Amino acid sequence: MERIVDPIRSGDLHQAIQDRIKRVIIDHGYQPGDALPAETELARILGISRGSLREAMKSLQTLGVVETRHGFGTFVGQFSFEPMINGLTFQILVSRETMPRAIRELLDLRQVLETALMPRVTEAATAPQLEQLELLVARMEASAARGRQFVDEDREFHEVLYRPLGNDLIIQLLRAFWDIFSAVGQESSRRTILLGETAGQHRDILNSIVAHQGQAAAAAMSVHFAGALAWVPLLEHDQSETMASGSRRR
Amino acid sequence: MERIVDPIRSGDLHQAIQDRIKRVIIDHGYQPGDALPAETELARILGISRGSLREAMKSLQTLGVVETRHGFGTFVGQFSFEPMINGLTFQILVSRETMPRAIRELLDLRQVLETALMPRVTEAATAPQLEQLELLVARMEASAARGRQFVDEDREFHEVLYRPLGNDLIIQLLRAFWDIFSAVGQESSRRTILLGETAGQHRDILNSIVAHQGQAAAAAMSVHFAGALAWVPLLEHDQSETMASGSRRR
DNA sequence: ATTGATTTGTCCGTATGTATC
DNA sequence: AGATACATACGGACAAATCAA
Repeated sequence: MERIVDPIRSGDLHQAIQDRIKRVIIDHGYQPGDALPAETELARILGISRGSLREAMKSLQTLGVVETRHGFGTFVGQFSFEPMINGLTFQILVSRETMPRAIRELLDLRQVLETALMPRVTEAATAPQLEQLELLVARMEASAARGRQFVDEDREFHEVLYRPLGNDLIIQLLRAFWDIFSAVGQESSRRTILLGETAGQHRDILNSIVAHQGQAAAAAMSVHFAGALAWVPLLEHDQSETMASGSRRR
Repeated sequence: MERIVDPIRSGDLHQAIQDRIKRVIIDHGYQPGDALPAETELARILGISRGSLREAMKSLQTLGVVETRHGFGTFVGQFSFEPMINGLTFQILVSRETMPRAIRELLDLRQVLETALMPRVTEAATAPQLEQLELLVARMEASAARGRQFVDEDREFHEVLYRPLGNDLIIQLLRAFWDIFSAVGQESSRRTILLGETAGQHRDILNSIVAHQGQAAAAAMSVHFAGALAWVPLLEHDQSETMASGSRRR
């Protein structure tokens, strides 16, 4: 028999319910992936209606604290930047006024971070990783020769780069930034990108890593982002319609 | 007379509702502070019940997309990292198994980013900023001499550093990381911190900036984080109880 | 493969507290 | 102070999805 918690009577019930749910998770020692009590029982335990409980659950769900599966149950969530991606993407899209500025800041941050990581990447590089990067760059060059985009290869290149660093947080964060950039830039004019030049920049980065020259790799990465940053001002006079939804579940 | 949107019949209604609300905000050009239609009318427009609408609203409210004022109305809100900080902090705290790893990766990321920013900081430094930093370091040294913590000064030091860069995203992100680190470390043993050494590291950073030596400032910042990273392993054998709620509204 | 039990998803109706005018 | 509009919360009911026997 579960203990029934004192009813909540103060003002901010919604936040209080969220805290109590979190308290239940911690006190019971639930780990990510573990199932929570059913909604009806949890509502009974907390002494609130099921509707109020569900509203609090939806908030926790958007934060990634819990995950719900229709007809199955509610579970403790895994760490993820996904809620941040959706929120940040929307923030950028809401005000077209400040959108170019936000994109510029985003690219600026990526430039600082990825450039700074290149010496480490050069040190930690592995043989299979370099083969994979070589394949991706070759595909980029082939696409560029045919005048086609290579967004997926670009994304994968930057992700494969940082895998051997042993820092999942960095990988997740950079992936989140990429998703934001992708979602915002999706509806914008992409034809202004110089395909051959972009492919060549990735080639330069890879060559420097293979040659085990961290400083040169950092310089090449910096050049790569400088090119992207130069493209941003073209956004300012763009009237394209944009998606209301952020990036979807993967 | 508002147009009634086609009812949603597919699977993930919850996410679809959020997207439609966001779509309404973007399409109507609502800006932060503007009032949204009342719940009953919005539910009618979207062709859903008030209960489902409220659940979606609570999610958007959590992300800061909308703000509700009891008895008055619902308004477009200012986006903030804060709710996500609470969510991410909770998720780090919840799994004690992987917590030290998450903290280590977080500090590692901060070390890379903040070290890489130091040359820029040195370039962009302003006179009033340096005065502020000088005051903060002096307060740190005074506290250290008396054996007291200086968490607030530490936080403010790192925040003031990056203000002249003109990149709000970097400031918001670093503040979010600091909050997570602070919330996690709050319940842990803090007595192992070497106060005088930490204060001295901040002094070294400031001196290098004043001397306009970006490389030296970067080195000093790197040393600062190396000290913090060395402290992480002590977390692994810590059995302290943790709070269910993250940091509160400021 | 069908049935049955469990759980989340959605809806309706109603009552209450709250802020604005 | 009264009236009105609004968000908040509750309870019950049915639908849809999932899993296990």
